Amino acid sequence: MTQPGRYHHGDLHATLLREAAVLLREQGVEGLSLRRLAERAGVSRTAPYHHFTDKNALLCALAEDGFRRLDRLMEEADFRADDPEPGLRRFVRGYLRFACDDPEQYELMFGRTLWKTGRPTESLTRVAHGCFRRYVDKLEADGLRAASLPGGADPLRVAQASWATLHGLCRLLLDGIYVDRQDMEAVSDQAVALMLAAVRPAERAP
Amino acid sequence: MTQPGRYHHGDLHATLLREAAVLLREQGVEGLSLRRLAERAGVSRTAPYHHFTDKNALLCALAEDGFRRLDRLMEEADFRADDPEPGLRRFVRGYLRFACDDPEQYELMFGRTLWKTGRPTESLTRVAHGCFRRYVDKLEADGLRAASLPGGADPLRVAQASWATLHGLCRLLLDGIYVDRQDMEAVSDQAVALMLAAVRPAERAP
DNA sequence: GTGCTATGTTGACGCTGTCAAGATAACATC
DNA sequence: GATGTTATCTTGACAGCGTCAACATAGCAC
Repeated sequence: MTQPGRYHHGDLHATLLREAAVLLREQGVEGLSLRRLAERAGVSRTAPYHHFTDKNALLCALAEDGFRRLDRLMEEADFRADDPEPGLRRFVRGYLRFACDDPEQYELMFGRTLWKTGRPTESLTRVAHGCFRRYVDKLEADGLRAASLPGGADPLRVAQASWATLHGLCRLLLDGIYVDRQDMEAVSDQAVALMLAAVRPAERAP
Repeated sequence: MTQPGRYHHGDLHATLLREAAVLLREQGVEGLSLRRLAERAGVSRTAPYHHFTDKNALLCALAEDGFRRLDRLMEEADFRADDPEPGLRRFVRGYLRFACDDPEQYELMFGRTLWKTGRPTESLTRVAHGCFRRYVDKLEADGLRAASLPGGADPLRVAQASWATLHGLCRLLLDGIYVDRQDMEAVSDQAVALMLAAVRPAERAP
């Protein structure tokens, strides 16, 4: 595809995304400069601007890919009504693995770079929200309908609080604050217990 | 202190910290450049380097201030053994208020800028860890000793999981993902319920 | 062949953090 | 009071960044 003598690259769009993902994984957002990226793709500094309006747009595309993968993980999740524990445990571990496998991508997906400092693409926003919606629906449909919490259990609230737990865990872990990588499994189980305790209090009589 | 005609500033160190805090609050880390900061302090570009070895060092100092304030919040927390709920609720709201009052400072304290990309000062690390330790101790001493969780309740684990919940909530909120500012109170209560459910299952017979 | 459009190029601008070298003020010591 | 030391502040410079403007080339439709 990338013949050396050619003036046109051939498939720069895809190449940029691919190399950007590598650069992101290896060096983080800070190490991902358009100039270096262009160099790696064997192309001049400003060539990428013909395929992405902006650095912001390129990053959004990268994050979008991530959300699509996460969405697939959601799809596979299965919180059965009769016993949500194994499914939940599997989901939590899967989520943590997803975050730990490519921390920089996870950071990009949820970090301020896009959502606060940058301007998230409409497309990115759609995919991200769809991903979260799927989680809420899963919780609602698969068995938490009957869950009773002190304040009354809106599934949306349960989803927000439980996702926040997961997300917070990931952030603390990935940023290297407080939580050791070694503690991960234990903390993960603890998180599952925390969620379960909130979800099915009836089974937990002393 | 800052007489206009003087060659020496007089109290540049303090001025830098003060103005940096303002700049951080108003524009975020991205808007906090040493050059602009120097300009605001009425001093040349490189003057700050005589008071902070690095931009990293200055940011660490700012974050350290934040942790000291947060530590005071910890100190005031009170999870009584007989009824932890009101104390916990107050603490959670206080924590969320702390984060929402100066989001950029919170972001700096816990974000990757210092802990991942940058090199956290020894002093910063000490203060931050001390802050977390105080939280663990509070939980342990004030009444969660008797807490029984499915997997056995190591207070450290409870602290990690519950802090993660809080932290995740803040991140999702501050980065503007999923959680609306309006939902905050409801989500906050939900989080408290989640923690309480994990902490005192005995009281929650159906 | 002619013209249009997509794609690639170089040059330039302003911004950033930071190093090197030199100027000035403040202060301790004689 | 003169002298030397140190803290502080200055200008100049460098490499890196994102991005705009102007120009060059390739590919394609007519």
